[in-house]
Amino acid sequence: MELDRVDRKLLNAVQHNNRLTTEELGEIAGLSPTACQRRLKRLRDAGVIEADVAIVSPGAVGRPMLMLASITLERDRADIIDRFKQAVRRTPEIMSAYYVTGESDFLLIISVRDMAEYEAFTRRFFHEHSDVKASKTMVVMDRIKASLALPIEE
Amino acid sequence: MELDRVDRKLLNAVQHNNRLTTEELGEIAGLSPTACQRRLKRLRDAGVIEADVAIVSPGAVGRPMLMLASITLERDRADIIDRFKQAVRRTPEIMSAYYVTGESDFLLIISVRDMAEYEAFTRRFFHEHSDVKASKTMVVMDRIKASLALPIEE
DNA sequence: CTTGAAATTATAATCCT
DNA sequence: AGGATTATAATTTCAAG
Repeated sequence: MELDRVDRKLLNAVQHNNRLTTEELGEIAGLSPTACQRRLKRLRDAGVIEADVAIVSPGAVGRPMLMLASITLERDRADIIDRFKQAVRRTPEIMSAYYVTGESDFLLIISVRDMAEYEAFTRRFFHEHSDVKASKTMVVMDRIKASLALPIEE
Repeated sequence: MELDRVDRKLLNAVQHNNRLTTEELGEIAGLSPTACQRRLKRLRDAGVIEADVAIVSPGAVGRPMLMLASITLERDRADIIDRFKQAVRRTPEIMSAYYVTGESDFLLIISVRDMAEYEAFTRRFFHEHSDVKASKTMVVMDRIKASLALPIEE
């Protein structure tokens, strides 16, 4: 799908706040509210906007800690990797996960209540996945940035 | 703020889709649309819901590549660390950034068009920050999960 | 192919229980 | 507290540039 300058303006706006009124969006884009709405609908239908979500405060729901875990599997075998990916998808504590090049194979971003819960998590998760050769945990001391907003040039 | 079972149900719903109608939310929560609306407003005002955002497809806006960079600074000095954090916040290509314990000090998640852009980015960014002692790049081959949804037990 | 106006539908505010 | 009613705003539909 082709995106023009107005589309990019709208995307930049809604990826920071998707509850802007159509009137506010009209101001931003220099267009009528209706036209903005039509464009956003098109962007949603075309999958340019993949989802619209609320960001919940980790602290407010009792999960103030974030851990990063880099994982190396025993062997670079497609079936082992796929099985691990499936397990990751099914595990709610894992918020984000990337399959990467380099020393380790995966990087997981894991939400936990406290250290005890993390220990229990790793024990369970790594026990269930005997293909994990090595893992390295980093405790997140500060989330400097935790958005999924892309830099869209207008 | 105290959260009851209904609040947690609503949070679980909207953190995957915040465009559900109040009627749909009513179904989910077993409550009237009005009551759901009131609760969500309270959750937003109290900061339990930090933001409402649209997730944009990286490929659709010409940024299909994702890189992870782990960064080690020269010295563990507060002012150096803070300066680096500020720079991270100002850099739009950096989508997420964590200050972590362990071998390296930071993990950056960086959105780029292609390898050439990443090379240009690192050259510029690391040149401007002479405090960077070492960096290690991982190319993301697959984003298995890329949400910010927390596991909220109901 | 994009805009603006009218009709439908959803949301926000007020009041009542 | 939750639920129903009215007022306001957002979507969809449709006609026109």
